[in-house]
Amino acid sequence: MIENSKILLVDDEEDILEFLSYNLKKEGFGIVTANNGISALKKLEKSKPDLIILDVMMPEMDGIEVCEKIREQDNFDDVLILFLTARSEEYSELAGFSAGADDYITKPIKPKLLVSRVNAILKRKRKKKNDGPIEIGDIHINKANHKLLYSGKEIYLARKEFNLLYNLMTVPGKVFTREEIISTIWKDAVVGDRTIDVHIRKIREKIGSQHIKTIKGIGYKFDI
Amino acid sequence: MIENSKILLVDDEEDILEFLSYNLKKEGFGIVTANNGISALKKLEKSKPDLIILDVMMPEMDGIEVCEKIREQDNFDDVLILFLTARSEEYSELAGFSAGADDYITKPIKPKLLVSRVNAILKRKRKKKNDGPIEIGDIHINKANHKLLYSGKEIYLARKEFNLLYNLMTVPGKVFTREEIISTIWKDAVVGDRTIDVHIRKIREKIGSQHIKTIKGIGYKFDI
DNA sequence: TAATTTTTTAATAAAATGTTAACTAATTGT
DNA sequence: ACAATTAGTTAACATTTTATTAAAAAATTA
Repeated sequence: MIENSKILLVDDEEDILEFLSYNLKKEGFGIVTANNGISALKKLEKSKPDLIILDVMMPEMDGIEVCEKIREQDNFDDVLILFLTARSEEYSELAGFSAGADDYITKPIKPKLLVSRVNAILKRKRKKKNDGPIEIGDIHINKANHKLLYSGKEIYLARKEFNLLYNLMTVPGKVFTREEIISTIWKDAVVGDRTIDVHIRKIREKIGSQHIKTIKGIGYKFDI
Repeated sequence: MIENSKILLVDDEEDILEFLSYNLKKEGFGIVTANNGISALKKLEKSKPDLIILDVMMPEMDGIEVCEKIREQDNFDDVLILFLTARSEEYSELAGFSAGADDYITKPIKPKLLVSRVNAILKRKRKKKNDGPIEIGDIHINKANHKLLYSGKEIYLARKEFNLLYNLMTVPGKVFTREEIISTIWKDAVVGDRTIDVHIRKIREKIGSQHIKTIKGIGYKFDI
């Protein structure tokens, strides 16, 4: 999944483009390159990258400007942007973030760091999709920092329990089939049906059973 | 951390208020709204926002005027102010900054850009504040002079230990994921997961383990 | 450069979480 | 009411994640 991500590299120095290209291709990313801002903006449409790695220092149009131009477009306001900056250019961190960057790496670039950063940022994006805090009645759940408040009191849920409850709470009242639950919580594992029951039981143990209703033969739902 | 920030939205158009509200709430911000300058100034006291998003064009009292009025007050001279301006009103950038604005966004507003701008501006503020000493219970930590007092006694922490503890203490109660920790403490190196554990252990060795809690599968937090 | 300190890693132990199996209870259809 | 199906419970077991060491590597200091 991460392997299939497409990355657009933008730098005026051919050496750096090659260096980045080499290291990221090795990891299985699809790579498109551009050696200036104009060209990058043009290639954006066709290549539809998941992530753009932008050198801040470029002649004519610098990275910040390119970034702003990208963010102005409707269809690319959620593409990830990662800046390359020289270590000295402290300012570019701030300027970059306010232009809408998601992260940055300082030169000289270490291959290992580059790859781990790219993986992290792509993973973060994938995860962020459904991360907003949810408030229902006396239950507040916040996935971003793994916190559950039950009538004001913080309650600890283990990871699977937390994910399961969060999942149910994303659409209160909706009945989630066991299949649905398994496919979202156990992405790539096979578990028996009793496993869900046990987790449900543990959640009920902690927040009571008035909210989580069993729909026999179908699944479970979270009710207000 | 950013999640807990409170934002006051001021615009005369209900649609825009709702649009902003929706997009920022989704990110976890606390939202208060006002549909004119007078009302905004009134709500200021009670809501104590971290950031005010002000439409420049409003009947009766325009954004610039509201901004000036806010800056005149002693207790709100450090609240952040972000202007919304129509793309054409170039002038407002200048007028706005001279009235004491911190940033501005042009309409039409792109949700992603809005959010990243808001995050950037809040992060900047936090950074400014960031070097201030933090006192939590019997622990005083001061980044400026790299000093830690634990119930009055000075304790020495090595740099990584210090940064890690300081980082956790910036937002007590927030769970920092291992990823977050790595990306803030190890900006330019790749380290294994056990490394964090070892540093945590050393910190606990020095200040006890009552404050630093493990959230298994997620990360660590500093609790009072 | 040597000595010292800090940081990281690797190996292993410990703890917490997750899963299963066996059994019981509840519900549904006939 | 009775069999059949589905869910709930419990405790044992497996797996995953973190804690703890000690020692190697890197950085800092003398």
